[in-house]
Amino acid sequence: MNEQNKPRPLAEQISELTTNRLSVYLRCLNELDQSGVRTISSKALADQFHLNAAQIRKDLAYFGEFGVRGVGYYVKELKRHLRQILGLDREVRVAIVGAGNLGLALADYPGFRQEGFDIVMLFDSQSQKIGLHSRGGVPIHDIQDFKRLVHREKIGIVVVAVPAASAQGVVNKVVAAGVKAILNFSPGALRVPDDVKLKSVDLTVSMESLSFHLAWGDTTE
Amino acid sequence: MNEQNKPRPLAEQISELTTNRLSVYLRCLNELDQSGVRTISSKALADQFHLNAAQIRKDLAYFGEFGVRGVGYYVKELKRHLRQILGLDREVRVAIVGAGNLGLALADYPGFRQEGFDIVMLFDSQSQKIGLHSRGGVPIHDIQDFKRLVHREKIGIVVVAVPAASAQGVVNKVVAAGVKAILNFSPGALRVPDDVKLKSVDLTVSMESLSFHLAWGDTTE
DNA sequence: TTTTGTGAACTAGTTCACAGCT
DNA sequence: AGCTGTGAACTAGTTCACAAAA
Repeated sequence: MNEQNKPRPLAEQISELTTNRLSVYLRCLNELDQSGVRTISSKALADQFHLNAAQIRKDLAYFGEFGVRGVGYYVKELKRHLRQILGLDREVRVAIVGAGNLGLALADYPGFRQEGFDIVMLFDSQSQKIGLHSRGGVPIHDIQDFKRLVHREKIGIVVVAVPAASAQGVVNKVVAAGVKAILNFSPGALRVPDDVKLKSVDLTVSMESLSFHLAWGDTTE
Repeated sequence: MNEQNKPRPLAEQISELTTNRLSVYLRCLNELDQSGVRTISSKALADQFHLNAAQIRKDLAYFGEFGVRGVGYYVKELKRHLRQILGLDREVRVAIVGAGNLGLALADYPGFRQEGFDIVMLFDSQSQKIGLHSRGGVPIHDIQDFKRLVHREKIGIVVVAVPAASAQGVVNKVVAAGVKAILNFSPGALRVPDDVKLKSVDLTVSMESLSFHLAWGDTTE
């Protein structure tokens, strides 16, 4: 109905589970669009990609009324809306801190570029790495120049791929530079201010969770 | 159907949120142990690592009564219990499919070895890679030999790090080889039988979720 | 005392089911 | 007719609060 007189922090009202699903829906729509499908109902989308139709409708309803009753959703139109909702309608510039194996692999990861993320630069503290590039050509800069370059290059998201011991220090530096979104691959809990979004991928936790299932039985995700 | 109270699939009754937290608790206990702390109360553990005390006690209560009233938990003892619960009291042998940038980085990721995971081998379909090793010395084998080698080497967990297009095919091969736990890094939904545990790390979803927060994040303080 | 272990209360998230629009 | 959008019902997960134990 209205989206006028809301008290602002939209991102705070939407759960992470919902934003993750929006990303999944967008991927599904990209597939459908490439297959030439023009419209899709929430039921058909749910069946095809093993989702729940009501869930899809509820998730979308947070942002507007994108469907047409009796018809469903126009694929291209919903795609456009989702890209706008997810902030993918403008270039998202990304820097990676940590030019180790993982950082370098992420720098050249094709999946990032695909949906419009631009991996602009890597940072490291080891002087022998500075000035080099990833295989894909992403330059490695000195972490000392972090704040200056992040501003100059208008970096929106920073990926942290450094050893656990240096992670909190790096995150502090990233926060101090004014970055509001961090994807962290280091193990362990990290503290950030409330206005910074930190998302962590903890490989050890993932592996140990699998180990548990291996030890005690079975389930599916 | 019978509903006996003996060794039913325990893993099925424990939520993923709980198993993930158990892994976090173990990491906290390792830190405390290294600092020479002998006992810790759920409250102190919660305060120090920003967790909830009741949550910790509830999570542990699924598996037994490990605490001492009025005292708390003996760090070494709880550590041992958690390692046993998570199946880390025996060697966990891991193979990685996909010797690209990401697969190779994961093969040498120090965090895996740390908690007792043994990255035994890599697999790839590109013939020019077969016979080579990761920097850390993990050998690359032909995916054609997957089933045979997985059995011979008693692989428990398989990590899938291949392009999206080949992911489902690879997962089918992994399932056919009898592997019951898969950590997947490819984007998109994958289907596995109920008795196989699939855990996916979707980097695109993570990045798009951050993009959303960047686009709509709070401005109030 | 202190702190556990746990039912009860609460909160978040999902699914149902249907009114109402096309 | 078909399908969306949404309150209501349900399910899962978290936190509270306290009796019981050391």
